[in-house]
Amino acid sequence: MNNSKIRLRLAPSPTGFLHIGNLRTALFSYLIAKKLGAQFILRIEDTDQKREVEGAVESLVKILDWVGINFDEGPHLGGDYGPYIQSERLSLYQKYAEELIEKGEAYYCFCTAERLDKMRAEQEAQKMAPRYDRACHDLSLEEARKKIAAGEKYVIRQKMPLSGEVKVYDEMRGEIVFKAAELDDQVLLKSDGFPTYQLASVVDDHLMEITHVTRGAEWLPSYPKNILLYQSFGWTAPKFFHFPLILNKGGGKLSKRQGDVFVEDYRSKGYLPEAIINFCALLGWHPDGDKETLNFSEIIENFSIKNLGISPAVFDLDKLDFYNGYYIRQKNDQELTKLCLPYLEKYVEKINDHEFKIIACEEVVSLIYLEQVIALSKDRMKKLSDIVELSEFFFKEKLDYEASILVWKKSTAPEAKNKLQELKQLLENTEKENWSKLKLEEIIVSYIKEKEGKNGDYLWPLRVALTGREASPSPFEVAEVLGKKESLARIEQAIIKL
RNA sequence: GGUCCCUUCGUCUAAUGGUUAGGACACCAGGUUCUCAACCUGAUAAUAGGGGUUCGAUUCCCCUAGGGACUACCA
Repeated sequence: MNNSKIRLRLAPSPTGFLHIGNLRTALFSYLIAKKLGAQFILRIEDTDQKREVEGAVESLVKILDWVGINFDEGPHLGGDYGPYIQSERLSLYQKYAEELIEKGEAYYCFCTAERLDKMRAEQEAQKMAPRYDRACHDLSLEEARKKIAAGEKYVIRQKMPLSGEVKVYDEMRGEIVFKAAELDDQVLLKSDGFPTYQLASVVDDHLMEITHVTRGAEWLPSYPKNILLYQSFGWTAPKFFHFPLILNKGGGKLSKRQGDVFVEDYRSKGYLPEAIINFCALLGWHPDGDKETLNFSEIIENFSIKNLGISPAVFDLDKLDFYNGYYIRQKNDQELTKLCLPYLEKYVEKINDHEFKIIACEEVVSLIYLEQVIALSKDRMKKLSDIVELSEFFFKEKLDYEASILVWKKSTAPEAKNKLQELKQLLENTEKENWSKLKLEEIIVSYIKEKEGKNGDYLWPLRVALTGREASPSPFEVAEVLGKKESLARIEQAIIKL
């Protein structure tokens, strides 16, 4: 073990899915680790048994891996500083809590939950700051041990200085001065023998030789207590970074109430890791130049700690959508098709790697056909799940739409019918080898010109006939993918409707 | 209530003791066009307020205001 080594940890609680705020913390932590050449460590803070969720560690590792954040040490990887799960380190915390008692830096407290609740209610009623009244602060050690021997439940509380200032240094904000008298004698060891976050994180950061602590700004208020703990133990504190919070649109810590907050939610809706990473990176950090579309390796390359901001940032879904659309457009048709296929299960069934069955009509199509379909939706997708809405007209046996939408705004129904009949005839006579979007466009547009007609009179009804929608890709592109037979059948259907 | 943090376009942000205060998203307009997108061009839009310091403050300091976090045997 090398003491001079830089070590940085991510210490989430396994309470379910990964919150977008935690992802941003993970990202910045990872970037700082990369920049400093540090070891990046995952440690699971599962000291609250009530909130623990089964399988949360696995899903955490999985989703971080999905976005491209990985570790050098952790419960899933092992390492020289394990175990990396706090519930497996309980005896350690108990030992260190007792050490604090010996040193007079902490004390046993026998107050019941009921008494504490009542105390707090009274304090609030009197407009006082709710804070532990230090009822057990001056209990002698002998008395306390007697109570423990008698089987009384207890917690261990940290002894805070009663006056003066506590100066701390945040790497992003500089020196912050706290009034010591406002610090609560917080619980370090709970009555169930589990440590609180405050004790466990300090003990583990010390034992794991963590040099840089990165966490959200919600921890700023407890930072002085942490520093006091280090002093009580006689340990050197690591450097601390407190990242600004991510806020809801209306202000306030990002929460479930106002939409999705879990990375898994975004993943299942079809947001790409590139987009999520790019978006999160720019929430509180900025590159040196004007280029703001950056993939992960470009972000790592350009990352610098000095460009980290300190003001809270509002989560703007529009911007995430922009990035996602952008990265979708960067995909080639093959990649994108692979990503979209899971969303199309309702319409398309996989037969093998190259053949698929369109469920509605039992027709077998090739992978290339699907790639063509996806290609036509690419520019219109904000997220992968949009593919359903955008492409379903390719997979339906019968299109369901109002006849009225076949009529171009500057035209009439009989005229639309006429034009479709003309086009039907024209297309029936079109050779199979000319059935490509370019050729079709050439043929149809020159026909319209010859007839001295307006493009809209012909193309609008044609496009609606083929797609059943007012908004869609061009009729030439759709016709090419649909093929001659299906295109003509759809035109015929439209003529019947009119 | 207390403690602490934060404050540049609607949003994310850049910049500097002297700039026409820059970029991105969104919005709006135009181009392209049968439609919707994509794409291109353009427009609108900000230094919270008040005091200082200074030849000069958006930038440094103070106050006010606003917002936020914390205030658990949760993290």
